[in-house]
Amino acid sequence: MNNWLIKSEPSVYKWEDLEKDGKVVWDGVRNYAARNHLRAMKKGDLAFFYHSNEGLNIVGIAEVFREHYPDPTARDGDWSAVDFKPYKRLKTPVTLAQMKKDPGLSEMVFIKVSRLSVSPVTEKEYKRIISLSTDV
DNA sequence: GCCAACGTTGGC
DNA sequence: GCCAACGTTGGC
Repeated sequence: MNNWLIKSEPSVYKWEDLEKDGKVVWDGVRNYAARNHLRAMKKGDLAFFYHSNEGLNIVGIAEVFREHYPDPTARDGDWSAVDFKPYKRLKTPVTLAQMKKDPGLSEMVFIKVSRLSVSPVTEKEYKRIISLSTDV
């Protein structure tokens, strides 16, 4: 199983919306690197759900329950969508500031390439973030 | 195929 | 609101 991090602006779609809806279609990604990460996701993979612009923290973990398929919102081009459902809310959100100053997370793709909307998370980074959230 | 110009994202 | 980082576009 692989781990991931997906970003969303709370004003557009936030973690609470996912909890309420029970699932979400992750479409509209128009970046090749992010798209390739979506395509690498397998059912059951877990993805940190990060709030950008507001919050600036990871608030929960989403689970892939439908692997990639053609993005229904794509008018042209070769794009993909993935469906997520809520897996678990973090007891304590993990902030960007915490992650930035953590030596164990300095190599994280999310930290190094902050604009990427979908990025891979290593097993070590995953565990470290879980421990920061005190939600073991 | 290079690279300058431009647009977008997102933290600060 | 500013700006750094990055992707995309288009002229040559």
